Amino acid sequence: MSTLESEYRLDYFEENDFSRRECPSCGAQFWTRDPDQELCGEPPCVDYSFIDNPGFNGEYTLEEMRENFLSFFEDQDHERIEPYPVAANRWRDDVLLTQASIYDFQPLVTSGKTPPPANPLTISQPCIRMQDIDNVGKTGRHTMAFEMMAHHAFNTREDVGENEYAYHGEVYWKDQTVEYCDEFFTSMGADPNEITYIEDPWVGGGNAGPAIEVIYRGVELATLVFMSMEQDPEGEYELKDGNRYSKMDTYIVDTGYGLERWAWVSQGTPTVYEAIYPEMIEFLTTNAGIEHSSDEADLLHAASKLAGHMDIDEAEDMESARGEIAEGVGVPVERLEELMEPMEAVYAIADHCRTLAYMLGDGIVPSNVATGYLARMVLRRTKRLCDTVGVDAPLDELVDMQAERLGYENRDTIRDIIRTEVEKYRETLERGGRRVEALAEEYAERGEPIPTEELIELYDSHGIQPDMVEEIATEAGAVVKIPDDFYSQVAGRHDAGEAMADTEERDERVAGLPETEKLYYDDQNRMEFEAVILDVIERAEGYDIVLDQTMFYPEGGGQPADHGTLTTDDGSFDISDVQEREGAILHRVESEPEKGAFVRGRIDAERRTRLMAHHTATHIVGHAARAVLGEHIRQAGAQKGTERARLDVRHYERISRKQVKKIEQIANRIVRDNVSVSEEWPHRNDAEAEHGFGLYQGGIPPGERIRLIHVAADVQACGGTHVSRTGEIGTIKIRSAERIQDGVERLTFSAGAAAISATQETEDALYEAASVLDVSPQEVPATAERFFEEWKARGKEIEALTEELATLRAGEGEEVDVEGTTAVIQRLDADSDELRATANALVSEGKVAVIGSGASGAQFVVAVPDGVRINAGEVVGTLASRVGGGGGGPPDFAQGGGPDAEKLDEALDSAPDVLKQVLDA
RNA sequence: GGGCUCGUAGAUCAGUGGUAGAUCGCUUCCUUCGCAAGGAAGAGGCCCUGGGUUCAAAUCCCAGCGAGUCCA
Repeated sequence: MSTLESEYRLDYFEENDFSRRECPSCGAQFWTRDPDQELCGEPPCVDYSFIDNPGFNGEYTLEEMRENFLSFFEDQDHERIEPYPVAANRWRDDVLLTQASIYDFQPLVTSGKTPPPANPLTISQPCIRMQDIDNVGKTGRHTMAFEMMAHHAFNTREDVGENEYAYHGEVYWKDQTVEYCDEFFTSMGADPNEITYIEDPWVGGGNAGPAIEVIYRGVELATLVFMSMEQDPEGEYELKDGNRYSKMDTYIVDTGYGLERWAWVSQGTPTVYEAIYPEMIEFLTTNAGIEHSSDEADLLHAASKLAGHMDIDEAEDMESARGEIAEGVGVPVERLEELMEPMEAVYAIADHCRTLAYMLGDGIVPSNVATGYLARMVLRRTKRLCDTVGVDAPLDELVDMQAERLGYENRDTIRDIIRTEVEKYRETLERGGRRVEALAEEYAERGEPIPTEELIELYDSHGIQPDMVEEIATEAGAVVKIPDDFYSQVAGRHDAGEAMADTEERDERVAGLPETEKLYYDDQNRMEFEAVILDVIERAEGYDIVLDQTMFYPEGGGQPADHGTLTTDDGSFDISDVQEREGAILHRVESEPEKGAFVRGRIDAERRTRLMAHHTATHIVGHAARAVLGEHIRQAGAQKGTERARLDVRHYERISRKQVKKIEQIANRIVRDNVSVSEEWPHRNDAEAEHGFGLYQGGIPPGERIRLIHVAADVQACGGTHVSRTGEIGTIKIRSAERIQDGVERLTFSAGAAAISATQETEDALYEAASVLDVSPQEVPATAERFFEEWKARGKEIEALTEELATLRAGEGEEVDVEGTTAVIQRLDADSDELRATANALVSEGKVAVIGSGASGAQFVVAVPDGVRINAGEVVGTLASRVGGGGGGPPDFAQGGGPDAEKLDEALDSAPDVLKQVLDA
């Protein structure tokens, strides 16, 4: 029994003749108007009853249903909010993708730190749930991409102070929420008697609250969550996750109406896919050449309907249910599978294309990290599905169909990204295919199965699915056995990621201090100020000074701390570092100043000016990169310095030299235009509404008002210090573009004086090269190439001459007879190539060669013609040991040497004896 | 962010410390009316870069650069 039982005793239920029941089948508590209803109304207790029996007053497409919902709530005084990106990591760092409308308002709005964009509000939020990926297409109702229609209201308890949170008072709560739900159903022509409200407490992410599932004709069409509790070991409520919770000061109406399901119920089609993407499914089936006779179509329809009736929650359940379904429609299970599998693939392709359109449309760039990786996975899966089922339309076209429907403006970029990715995938498959073929042949020859270790290596390091290995290997006649726990074995290869140690140390001393007043925003060009020392904190190395106000900029947003001095009557203190802790700004010095003293601060102006120039330049370069590479360009990290700055951006291919130049030109045009750099502190909701989430290139600042920096057409939320006009930057020089990760390019550049030194450094290198070659700088490339070619040609000539010389020299050595074979013992101070050549020349004359060189240390080469029973390796070993080294090699050709060159002649003198010994052995 | 794999001829790849290879492609010649093909000969390599270990490094170790891939 729910410990929240009293929470569900709503006046609204009371006044409208609802009664509370317990489902005899599953035990759920629910509310209904229907006096005869016994079961909870949800599968598995009850079947779907809307298939072939639409549940509303008409059929609705996605667009119509969305508009219907939003305008209904607008009529109920809700403000309509534009959807947020599906890449939730653009405003929060705890999740990658938006999985529900409430994600839009976490954590800043739900915690009360920031006001909601409107209150109450209504929204239809695109969402992506990757965890459903295996179910898509198979269960008939799972989609990876969906829209969650919702209305939200943000409340605070009346007894908390008016200014404690960013919103205050109650907008509405449970009764009103349920009433809205009832009314919306009624407005759609639903019979209120058929609606069931099931009690289902919600717990997640440290929050909890009562919640209600709304069931209609067997399907859950909405969830009404009343978020009102937070995890608290002392809390009075113990919930289903076993933790204790207590009431929060804020309480939030969080509803979710599945757009796709509403459209589905309005149409009564056997699967949700047919209701939401009819044109795309039509296109895909035609393109793949899937045709059904009317009998087959009826069969599929009946099977889908049957599957819908069954409680199929996971794709695995589908596998096991298939036999039952086949029996139900009266065909063998193989026949059913043959008919259903292509359709399942078509459904999944349609859904995946929509997912990709959402992802790429929001500027996600495929890569091997974070959301980029997810996008790549979806794309490759989609491509595989297309290949399997025989869809030959290019993937970029398919995704574009969805992107067009969604009204995206960056469709060309999306197509470009997809083409690039598909090509990359094709190359991976080709590479992998060759690899597998080679491996398969090897094992087929040995008659062994391909070991699991190889399969894991192929997947983990080369991205080849084990079933693909099986397919190729079988063709080559090799056996492959894929273990059931394959993927967990792969996981086993990866060490459990170490949890990042929470380095945010609480500083008790700082906690009691007032926030330092930040003067550096007042006038970014002032470098002197006066202040009072509030506190001095002793550290392991030096002291931290806390002032009442400061002009020193603390390290943050990729901008390093200011340096400078603080002067008191007692003396001067050099500031080597500045950090912000909980609003207090700490100035690091070496010796201890007096607390309470009056100080004059002076900032190292040269350093600060350079940092400001680089910071503003970073905004400009980012803006220029966006202009050249596309709107998807987003900052993945940045670091400013006095000599150079770097900006990491997400992009799907290498930035070419041509593009770098273009970016540089545009950036310097902005500098030359000498436009003013302005700041403003708007309300964050207004800023987001006007500029979108592109504002948050460098992270998401908290608070109601945020600081925006405008540079030409570029706007970013930024806490750094900037020059006041772009002309102050002087010039921007891009020094390099490197790929630091797949999908992330790093642009390193210098601004102002540093740009000049950077250019000079490059020029120095060129001039030096020119001077070495004794040509003008312009001639360096051609000359370098000519020299390189000549150098190679000379190498070949030397090689040929060495051969020739070796043949000539071959007769110069001392000849000794070793049991009928002539051995030549010769000292020849040359490099090992020459020794080898000479030895080879002697061997071709049928002679044993023992050549020694004192050119660099002592070196030997011993070569023996075929048929002579002398082991060259042993000879070299013995000789080399006499010069303090070692050696070896095959019996007919060995090399060796040692450091003691002065013992070389001695060793060579002993060579005849060594040869005889070796022969005797 | 972490793990793993790979950088050798124009392309694809062998090469477990001891004389740099194969296949395709390329050039020339032969055969042919011509093409495909076949036969013969040949050209084409800073073995990614830099350090280290060693008598000796394409090979082992470290760093860098470049590429691929899996996971969070």
